[in-house]
Parts: sequence; structure tokens; C-alpha cells
Amino acid sequence: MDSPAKTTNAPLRRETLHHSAVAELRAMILEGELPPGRRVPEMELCEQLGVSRTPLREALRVLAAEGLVELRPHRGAVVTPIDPKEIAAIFQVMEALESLAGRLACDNGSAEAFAELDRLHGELVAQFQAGERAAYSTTNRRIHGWIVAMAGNPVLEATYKGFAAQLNRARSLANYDADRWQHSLTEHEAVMDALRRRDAATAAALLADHSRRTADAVLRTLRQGNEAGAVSGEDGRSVSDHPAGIGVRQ
Amino acid sequence: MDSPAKTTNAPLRRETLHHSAVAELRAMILEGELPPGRRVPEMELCEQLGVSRTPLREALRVLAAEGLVELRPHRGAVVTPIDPKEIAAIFQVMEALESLAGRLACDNGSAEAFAELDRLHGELVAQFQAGERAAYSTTNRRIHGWIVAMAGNPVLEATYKGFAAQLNRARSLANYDADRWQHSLTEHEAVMDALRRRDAATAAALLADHSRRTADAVLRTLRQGNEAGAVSGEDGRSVSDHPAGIGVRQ
DNA sequence: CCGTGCCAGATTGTATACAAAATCTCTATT
DNA sequence: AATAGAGATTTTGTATACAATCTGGCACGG
Repeated sequence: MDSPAKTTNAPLRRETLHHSAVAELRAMILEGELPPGRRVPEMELCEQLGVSRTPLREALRVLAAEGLVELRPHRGAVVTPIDPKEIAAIFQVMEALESLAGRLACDNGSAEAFAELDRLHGELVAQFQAGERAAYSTTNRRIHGWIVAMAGNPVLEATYKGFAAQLNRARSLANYDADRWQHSLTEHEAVMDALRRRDAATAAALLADHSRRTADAVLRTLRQGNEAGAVSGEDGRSVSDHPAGIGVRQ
Repeated sequence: MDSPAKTTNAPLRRETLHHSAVAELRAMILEGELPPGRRVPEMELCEQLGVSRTPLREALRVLAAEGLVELRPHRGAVVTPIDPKEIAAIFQVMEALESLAGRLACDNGSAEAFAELDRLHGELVAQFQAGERAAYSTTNRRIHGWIVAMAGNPVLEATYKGFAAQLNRARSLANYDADRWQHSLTEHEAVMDALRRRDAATAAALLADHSRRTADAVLRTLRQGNEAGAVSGEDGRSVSDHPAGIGVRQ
């Protein structure tokens, strides 16, 4: 249950400090432990991760290349703030990627992969009926990731994962409403229908549609939450004054 | 004549050594000075670039994240070999990106941007008629880059540029034939026609088509050159024995 | 003659020390 | 009292030194 098509031959990299530092930092950022906008002093992380500055700095450069942190010369690193405009831009690209993935999955997906997809979809429906939001979100992500994996294009998969990480970070700030939830499931049903029929064109179109609607919902709540000050303080001060930094760019 | 729509606000990074090292190394790789498959000993580059190992290593990590080099722990870095399978995968993604760019360019491109596009296309035609292959290739790349820039999506643009760099590296090994050249120009004419009419759907479809045909041509010559041993030596030894390393994976 | 194991050289991974830049603070002046 | 400036402090950027790992060759045994 790893990769349904073909996986890139791993360069067999035995753990090195800067490599595991990348993994840990990435996890910390994606889990929200290091919130967007948060400054990242090197020394602080050094003792927290128990490594020296050299591997840590190399890790920061990698994360910067991935877009998870921003490096300001002589001024330290910052966890990339959530910029609604950039999230919108990512969603636009994601729409194209998901669409491509749906098309390729129809062509390249193995029977076993489709069976697993069916199983995941069943899980999704059950979780919706049980009202388990968090579990639903997780399964939802796994389904999309699985479709991308089914496409059998390692480049597509890697690109998708990078953007998906960014979007999930944004989504953690924006819980969309119950109405959107219902619509989301309906769209999944339609997508599944097309996929089961191996109807590449329809699946691609529906996935693009689903992606665009999801984008609208996320961006709407993101902007709502921002102007209502739902997450940051009510005061008018700069968001960077917030202890953890809320990191939603205007 | 930089960006027709909106440019990402540069983080205002004043030159640091590791940053300029990234730029220099990237140029060296893309120019072919460091051919695919070539080992990259740190010390060698240190004296060549006149920097210490620390900034150089950070630069290598960044380039690895971009996919231009591969890092094998305790075994040094290698300029990422050209893998026809990976090139094919990239082209598949590029097809979706170019298509998206064409659609967005129709919606978001300014009149001035379209005028510049027209000018570039005129240049392309003139260079074709003059039989200037190299100039044609350069203008061709500029046109595609310009369309992507016209889309006004910084994420799309950055992603595109990264993949385009990889593909250009592959193209430097594969000069496609005169027949394909003629077809390429015809396709460009059709794309331009759709763009001038701001016909987003048609432009998107034609750009995808053009991308796919280009991919076919490049991959064909890439495989031809590979099996014919046109670039590497005629002997049966591993390609890695070649002094510069040819770096075409089987 | 070929395969296995060990040793030497070279190269990478990490830590620490020093230099440069930016931020902060305190003071003095308007 | 507010502000500008200079020095001190902190943090980042770079260089170098040391430790760990890999590569290649050679001797030894089968």
C-alpha cells in the first residue's frame, strides 16, 4: 500500500543529521508547532533538535527551496506566512495537477489500486455519516494523494505533495462549513463514478471542478477568519506582534 | 520587459556567498559546463568558485532540492543524470502547466504583454526563415516563458521555470530534426492565432498539443542518440567512464 | 587464477571559532 | 518628552578543524 504504479528508486540515503533535521523541521511546520510567520532563530532549534548549526542551516536552505520557510539575509529565517494570494495561486496550479492526475490514473491505475481507492472512498462516506470531521479530512487527503500516486508519474507526485503541504497548512487555519462539507462529498461521489468507468476526460474535469470549489471555500473562510480576527487578537496591532505570529498576510 | 502581470515581491536578499554560489552552480549546470552525471567534489568547486565549503554545501543542498544535483550521503554530489523516463514525466506535467498558462494568459495578459508576445513571435518567424537554429531555440524558450509570465501566477511561473531548466538540459543533448522544426513553427502560428483572439480554451488545448509533440520529438531523439551512442563513446564501457560523463540513464 | 579481507588515502559530515551585519538599548541633545 | 545617534549585544555568514565514512589497492588464502 505504498505506491500503486512505480516509485522513484530511492537514492538509499542513510540518515544524516541535516537530512533528519529537514524531516523534523518539516513536520514541525506542517503540524503547526511552528506557526506561519514565526521567527526561527538558529540557536533555538539547534538545542531543540540537538544538532549543530551547520546541519541545521543546511536543512533551512532545503526548506526554503521547498517554500516552507523564508530566508532573509542577516535577519534570520521565518516560517513562510500564509498569503491568501499565494494560496490562491497554488490552488490554480493544483487544479491543473489534480486534473492531470485523474486522467493519468484512469490510464495507468492498476486494478488493485482502484480497489484500494474504492475502499478509501467507502471510509470517507462512513466518516461523513459519522460526522467525524478530522478523520474525514485525513481520508480526503489520502484519497487525493492516492489518485496522484495512481497516475504513475513521480514528478507529478512530488510536485503535488509539495503544494499539498502548503495548502494543508492554510487549511489548518480555515475550517470550512458544513454546507461545503456536504457538497465536497457529492463531488467525490461524482469523481469516483467517472474513475470507476475509467472515463479520463470526465474524471479530469470533475477533479478540476472539485479543486476549484475547494479553493473557493478555503479562500473564503481564510479571508473571513482574517478580517474577523478570529484567530489573531482583536487589537489593531501588526499580526507580527502576536506571540506565535499568526502570519496571514493582508 | 520583466514581468507583464505581477512579480513576486523579492525577499530583498542581498548577495551572500551561498546565494551567489547557487546562481553560479546553476548556470554552470544549465550551460552544460557541468554535464549530467558528472561528479561534483566539494573541494574542486570551492577553489573554482573561491568560496569555502560551508556556503558551497548549502548551495548544493538548494540545487538538490531543485533537482539539478543528487546527493549521495558520504559519496558526494552528482549532476542529476538525464533520465528519459524522468524527462517524459516532466513533459507530462509541463503539458498541464503550459495549458494552464495559455488559459490564464488570455484572461490576465495586458495589451502591452500581448504586443510584446507578437513581437517575439515575429522574431521567431524571421529566425526560422533565416535558418538560425540557435536563435530560434532561444526565442522559442522566451515565448513560452513569456506566456507563462502573462498568466500572472507566480507559483505557476516558478514551477514552470524549474521544469523548463531540466528540459533544456535534456534538449541540449537532443537536437530535433528539420521536419519537427517546421511543424513546431506551424503549431506556434496556431497558438498565436488563438491567443490573439483571447480564446482561452483553444489556446490551452493547442499549447498542450504543442507541448506533447515537442516531448515526443525530444524523447525520440534522446533515445535515438542514446542507443546509437551518438554522444558517448562507441566502446561498450559504462557511460560513467566517459571523461565528462554523458549521464543518460538507460 | 580469482575471491575475500584489511589497510591507506581521500572525501564527506559535523562541530566549533571567528567575522560581519543587524537589532537593541541607553544616553544626550533639541 | 521625543528623537537621533553611538555603542553593546545578539544573530547570522563564513572559515577551518576534527570525526566518520567510503573508495581503491594490496596481500593472503582458496
